[in-house]
Amino acid sequence: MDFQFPVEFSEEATPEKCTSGSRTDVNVLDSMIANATCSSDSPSNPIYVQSETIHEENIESHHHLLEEQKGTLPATAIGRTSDDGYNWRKYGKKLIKGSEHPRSYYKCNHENCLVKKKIECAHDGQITEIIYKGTHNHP
DNA sequence: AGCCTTTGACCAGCG
DNA sequence: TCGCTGGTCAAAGGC
Repeated sequence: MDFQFPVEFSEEATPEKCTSGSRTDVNVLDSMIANATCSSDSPSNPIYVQSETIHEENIESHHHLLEEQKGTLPATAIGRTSDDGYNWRKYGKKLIKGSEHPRSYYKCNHENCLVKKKIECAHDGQITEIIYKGTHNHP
């Protein structure tokens, strides 16, 4: 890995947080830190972050992500019919200050679905972070 | 022909 | 009030 978390992060990201932090989004930041740190031992795996409210079905899709994160998903598989089974359209790209990777912005292609996601991608195509916003109103 | 990606410009929030 | 930054728009080009 070519980045490190500050000491405070490492101290906070205890195994308990790893297991409990992903349950709800009450502590989004905590789970962000926990998820990021927990997956830090496998650099090829993306870091999935769920923002805003997580509903039942969203938790399911979150599980999907986590399952894919475990092994079968190639990190380079970013496409219109993306890793999570939804159709996404890219609408922007930005270089975020402090981050060495550009961030891409995607909207769900389904009509009346306002879900968006942000993906940070490394030079070699590896996903370093995914942030979801909103809830899909379709399967 | 239609949809998607790219990319520079624009906008809004914040310090 | 101003500058910086993240997020979005929209035109252009490609597939």
